[in-house]
Amino acid sequence: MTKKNYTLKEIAQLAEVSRGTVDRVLHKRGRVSEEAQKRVEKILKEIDYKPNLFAKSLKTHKNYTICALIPEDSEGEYWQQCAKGVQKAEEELRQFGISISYVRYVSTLKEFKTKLTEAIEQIPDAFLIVPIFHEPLKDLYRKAEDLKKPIALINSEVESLEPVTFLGQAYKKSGKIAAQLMGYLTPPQQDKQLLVMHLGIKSGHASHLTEKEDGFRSYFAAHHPYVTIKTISSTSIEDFVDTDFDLSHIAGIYVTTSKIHQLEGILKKHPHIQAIGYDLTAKNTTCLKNGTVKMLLNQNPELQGHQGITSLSELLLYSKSIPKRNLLRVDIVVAENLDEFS
Amino acid sequence: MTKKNYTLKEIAQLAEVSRGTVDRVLHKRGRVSEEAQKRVEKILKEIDYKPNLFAKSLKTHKNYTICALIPEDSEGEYWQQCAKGVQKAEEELRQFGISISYVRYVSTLKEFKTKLTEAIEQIPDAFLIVPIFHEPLKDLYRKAEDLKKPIALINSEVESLEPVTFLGQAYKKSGKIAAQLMGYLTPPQQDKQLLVMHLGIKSGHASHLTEKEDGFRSYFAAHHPYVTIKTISSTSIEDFVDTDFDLSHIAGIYVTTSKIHQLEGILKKHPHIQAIGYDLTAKNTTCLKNGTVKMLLNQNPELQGHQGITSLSELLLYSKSIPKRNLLRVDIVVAENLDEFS
DNA sequence: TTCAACTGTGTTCACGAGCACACATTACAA
DNA sequence: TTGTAATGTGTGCTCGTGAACACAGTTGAA
Repeated sequence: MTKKNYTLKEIAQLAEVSRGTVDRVLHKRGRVSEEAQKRVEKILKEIDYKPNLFAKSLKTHKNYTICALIPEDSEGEYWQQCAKGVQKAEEELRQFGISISYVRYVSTLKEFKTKLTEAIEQIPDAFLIVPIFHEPLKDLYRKAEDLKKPIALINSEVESLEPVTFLGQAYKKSGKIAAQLMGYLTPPQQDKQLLVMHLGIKSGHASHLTEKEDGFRSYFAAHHPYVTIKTISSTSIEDFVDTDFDLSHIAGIYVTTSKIHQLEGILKKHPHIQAIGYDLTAKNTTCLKNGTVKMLLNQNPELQGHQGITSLSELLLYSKSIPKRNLLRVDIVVAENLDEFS
Repeated sequence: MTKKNYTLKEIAQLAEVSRGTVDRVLHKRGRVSEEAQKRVEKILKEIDYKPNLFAKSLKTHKNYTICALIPEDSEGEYWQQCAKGVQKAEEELRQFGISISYVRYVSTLKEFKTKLTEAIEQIPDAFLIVPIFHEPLKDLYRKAEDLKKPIALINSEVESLEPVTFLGQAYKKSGKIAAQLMGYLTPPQQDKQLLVMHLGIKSGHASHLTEKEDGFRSYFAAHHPYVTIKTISSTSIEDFVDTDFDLSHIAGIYVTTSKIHQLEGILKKHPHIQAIGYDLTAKNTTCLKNGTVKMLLNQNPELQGHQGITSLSELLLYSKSIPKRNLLRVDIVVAENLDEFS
């Protein structure tokens, strides 16, 4: 039951060699006679040797730097929350020699490229990246792979590039969850009409949004096929307001981005519309509190940042293998449990 | 920005004393002149000294044992989930010299007493206890306080006894959350009737259940005062079924315990009734999947167990202060996001 | 006055792993 | 045969901490 933790010294005694020899066998540094090699390996097989991490870290006390490339954002907003999680992880891991180099960028392609280059030039021991743009990353990949620096990606996967770990959500399922909740919120009726809105998307990299839509639609197709679902994409809510879209028959709106707060005015005019959106930003939580938005799905950016750093740290410190994809839970948030998420 | 991690030697140099003196100040072992004391304390205030945990653990190499006293339960059930969280924490903390001694008990007063005595006789370094019965605990308290062993309580607080930390929920809020969800699930109508049920309670220690009820009622009183709410307490569902209680006007049932699965038959007969209950037990999740129960509130027993152990460990390892009450989040679970909680 | 006890201070050792280095042994070319 | 690599092997030092120890200086009681 209680496994003993053997030390190098004990193994050396058992194999009747010196500490140095055992060490050489373990680290495959050669200079060991066949006979000694065999004896040590035999002992090593019998016992499950695990080096004492305390002693190891104490000795090799390396200071690892992880470069975190995260979009600039204002206090309380999505990426700021993510950065907060990174900071929290940094505090916890500081004593283990982990430090973070923060590189924030405003969301333009040019800036992203500049900052990415900047990040690479720092030659950190690992990267944590929120890839709003995908093209420039391929360059990093080539360089990082040459240097064997691990990369963690947050929020969106980049096609054809394999990060060490990906932190994000199961987006299709996220859509299904939203759909079930929407089903509960809206009264059952034959001609129910719903709206899926991709609000405020900038670039073409929005596959995770369409995945959410797929999930949303597939739920209703399976459970309530009579429901009509329309989709609207628009960078700005103004484009939408200008059209004479008739909202009187719409029972609910599902916004796949964090911009549901832009609908506040519309929802006030049409209180019968049930609205579900994403993310606990300041503006969104206001809507949740005043009842214009019924539910928000929290994608846990803080946890994403936190886990990204801890995963990379475990890799650096203990060479611990980490999961390829770390799909985090989506929290269902209503007004009454909002304060549990602060 | 990047704070340095100072060592005893460096502090000694700054304060112009020897390492030993700094050590004596830090550990309050006396034998330090006032002057030296002041100098060292001044430096310590300026920098935020955190001892190198690796070196510390390497040297002291203490093996702490935490005794976990948790009710016996079958696989996948509530207390089993709690034990799972404890186990997970144990794995993470094994390298730091933390080990757990599991003491499981079947829920009878006699057994609880026996096992509690057994636990105390082991003289562990800390206790993690699920107190189904409150009386016998007072004995432990006296003994544990004599030995200065910290105690963490899970799930229910014991009146007049102060544990080092309490892990649980804000029960009144929990009731409010359930109420808001019930409000969303049941169609708005003037004569809406709801039911609060305390199913399967055994002893008189059910204050957390009435707290939930209070929260539930206060929400409706504030937001929908026209709603009628009735309360039913019964140890077994049979008592309830036998009465000719008319369910046709009941719009929703809120079960404050984890026994909502007992209503499955009734809910099948009255599909119009919206049901909300607690905890992701095997039987409950079945009901969630087949739609008889619409929502479950997950009280996160796994996280309770996990955080209980990590809190105690931090106390033992770093003498870190831990919050008196650690109120964990309640997760809202529907069928579609159920598998995110396994 | 003398010696024990006490005080304040610095030094040393041990923990386990990693690595450099010193030493011993063998091999092989000059 | 001698010199010089190459190959094994063991020892010693280091990391930062905690605790024991050594030691000088001071106090106080006999």
